[in-house]
Amino acid sequence: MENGVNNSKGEGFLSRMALNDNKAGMEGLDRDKINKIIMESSKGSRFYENELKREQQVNQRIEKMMLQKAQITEQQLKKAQAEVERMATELERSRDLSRVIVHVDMDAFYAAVEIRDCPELKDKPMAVGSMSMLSTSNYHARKYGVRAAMPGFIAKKLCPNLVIVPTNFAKYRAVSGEVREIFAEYDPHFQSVSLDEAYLDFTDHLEQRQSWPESLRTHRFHASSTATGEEQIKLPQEAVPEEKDLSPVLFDDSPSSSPCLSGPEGVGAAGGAFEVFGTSVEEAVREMRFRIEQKTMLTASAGIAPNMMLAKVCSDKNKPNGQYRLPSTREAVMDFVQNLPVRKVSGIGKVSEKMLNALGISSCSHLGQQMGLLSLLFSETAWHHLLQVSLGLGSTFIPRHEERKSMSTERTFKELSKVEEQLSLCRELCEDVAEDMKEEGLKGKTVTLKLKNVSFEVKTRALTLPYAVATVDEIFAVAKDLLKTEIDNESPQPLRLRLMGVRISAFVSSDDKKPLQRSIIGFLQPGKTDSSGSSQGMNQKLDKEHLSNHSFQTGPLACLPLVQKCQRQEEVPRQTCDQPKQSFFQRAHAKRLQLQAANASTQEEGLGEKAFVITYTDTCAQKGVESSTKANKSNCTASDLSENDYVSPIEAHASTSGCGATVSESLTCPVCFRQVETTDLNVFNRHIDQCLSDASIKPNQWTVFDTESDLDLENHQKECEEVESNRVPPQEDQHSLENDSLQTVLLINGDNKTATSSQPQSHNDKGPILICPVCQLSQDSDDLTIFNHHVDLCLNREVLHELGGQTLSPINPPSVINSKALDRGRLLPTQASKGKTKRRDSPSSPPSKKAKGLGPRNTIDKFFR
DNA sequence: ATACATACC
DNA sequence: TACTGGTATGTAT
Repeated sequence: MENGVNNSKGEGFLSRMALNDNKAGMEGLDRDKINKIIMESSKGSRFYENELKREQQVNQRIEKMMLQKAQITEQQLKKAQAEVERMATELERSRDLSRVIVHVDMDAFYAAVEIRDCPELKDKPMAVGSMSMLSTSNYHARKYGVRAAMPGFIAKKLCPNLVIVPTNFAKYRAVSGEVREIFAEYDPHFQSVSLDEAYLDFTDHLEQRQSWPESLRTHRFHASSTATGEEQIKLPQEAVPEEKDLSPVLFDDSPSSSPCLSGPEGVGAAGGAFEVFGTSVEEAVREMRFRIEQKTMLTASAGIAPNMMLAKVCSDKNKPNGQYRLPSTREAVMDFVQNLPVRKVSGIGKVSEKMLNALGISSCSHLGQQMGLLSLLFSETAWHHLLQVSLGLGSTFIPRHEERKSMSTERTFKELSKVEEQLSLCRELCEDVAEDMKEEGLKGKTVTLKLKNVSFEVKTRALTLPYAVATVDEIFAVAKDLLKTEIDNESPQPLRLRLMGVRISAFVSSDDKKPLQRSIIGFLQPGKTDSSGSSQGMNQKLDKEHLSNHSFQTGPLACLPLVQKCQRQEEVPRQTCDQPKQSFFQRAHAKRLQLQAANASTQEEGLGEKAFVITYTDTCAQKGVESSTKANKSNCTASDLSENDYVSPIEAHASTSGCGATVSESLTCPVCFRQVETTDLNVFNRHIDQCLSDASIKPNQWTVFDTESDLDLENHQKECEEVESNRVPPQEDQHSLENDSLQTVLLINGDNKTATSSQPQSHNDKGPILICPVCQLSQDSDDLTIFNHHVDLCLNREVLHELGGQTLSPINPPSVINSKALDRGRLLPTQASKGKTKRRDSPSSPPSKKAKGLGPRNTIDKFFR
């Protein structure tokens, strides 16, 4: 044990950099010499420095662990041991040796493909990749220590004659497809791990195979030709039943031990044109490998074992072009596992190995001996895994490949420090991701930006939206903000990047949207049929000129999103079993509640709170805002195309839903869905109130109204006014306030003084922080009109997204905030709102609580109670 | 929910 | 000159 400790410290930085001779084909080479070259090539580089740093981190982790270990008492250990024993017994009882799992792994796959297609390479050391990075190498090259994940320039130093062939993934995919066709014949449910690797469950095949006639177990040499190769036709003269000869990858000095090949069954028939395979597992697997080779001229190795974990280890055992079967007995398994180095186990990598080594654990037998200790030092998941490994246990069924959970793209480049270039690169990445998303018809809520600076330090910044996105503009809107935040945080220094990546995750389940979308669309076509009100119409881009000629007063406009939220509340739980999603209003309400609480304590100081204001403006006001927004965002560069494609969701909404209701002098009640023949919002509000009190029968359905209804309107109003007067809105804002009959102030939140003083390091010279409560992004300017405009659009966009309006060009949410800023600003974190919005028992507020004719804004206010 | 680390190919 | 890119998952906050 003490050795382990010293070891981990003594070797120190070496372990991250040094040659990893874990892989096949690396036996008996001059490790020291190779390591020396690797070190010399690396030393002093930024990469190396970063590796040192990370090595130190690991060492600290280990030290911490050792300290913990030192504190463990005899008694604790005993107890832990007992616990482990219990669990081991439990696991032992469920041990299943009845399955036959096969792990197949193509030998040096990419390299083999390239050699096959360019036979001159056959006898040369070669690798696939670039000077910067190699994907794989052939076995010649491995003799020099050249291996996957090694940069080409270092490989060149190890082996100056190394030929580096660029990757050609399309080709590898094609070949992989051919191989998979064969896999499928042995297990239609096989699971591929990568292009060159798969797990198969042979159990069923074997059962059937027992009764197969020879004819079904007979396979011709070159039975089918390959589509990819140039010179496919191999003559039977070469077709000695030693697959070795066909393989472009194998070399005399490679192990090439294929025990089965020497078996009596592998006899070529007359002329060597075909071969008959037996009915045993080995024969079946050998047959499969044979067929792979005949079809692709590439060899594969395989492991046969009672579970996945063991099969994987076994496939490495006789690589290349070999196979190994671990008998399905407990004894064989336990024996096998005893001598197995922990590092060989999938899931135990460099770091875990090092930590285990520090505890004196290098083989799985040690694992078994130390499980008590490990259960105290490692997380539950970790030690459970280790315990299973130590018992030779693993999954005995091959899980279906689950749906993907994320999609990303990233790129490494020479130092990139200019903001414009960073932004345009960011957009490019978003374009790529969006394209892929489209291909798979996915939408996701979380966008993550990944940055690596020239010192190799990696950063990720993520933001989760309340709705799922998929298009370039949507993704870029978020990614750009995340990026800008980082740029701002670093300024005046530039970000010196070497890599940027964009990832999208938190996909919505596909059955989550369609039925919902129908029902909303249904609602959007109230009473009278709108000629353009089809679902298709919703997706159309709308002509702004046309729209601006409509005089929608904001009543119905403002109401729509709300109604739709209601609808959504009602629909979503029915469609999916997801936990109920929070509407914007629920979140807003939760924030409000918290602020009120906060207010109660800070009111005396006369500090208003930082404000969130959502103002519903009419079209004219929006137009004004739009131009000023553009002016304000001049720093968004030409790459920010969303600006140009912009279509106001509200406008789109109105025209497609027939919600220019003022024209027809009726409004749609979001509660009863009936047309109310009035344009007087007070009348309309009274109607809604009535409906709401009636609706108390089904409180669930009206959560939104419930939660909003107990907002203190007066207080609310006051805050709004404070904000308005404090903020000094620009001209056009004033203008719109005066002229527009309807403005909605929805949420007041926070105080900019507080904000600026409590977090001077960010945004301080930019005035107040306005955070869109829908998309959670902050805004570039403190112009309330702009902000309101943004929220307006966001709000409606959220709804439109649910309508499947992918073709709508989205708005470009203004910049910049991250969760830290939120926290520091003591805004309510999203999580906190969850609990609070659960109360849905108090139906609606009595009409008396209504706003009392405080002017236009008030009227709409009421809408959002 | 975020950030970061580890792992695999 | 030069140390990847894509995905999943675990751990910590």
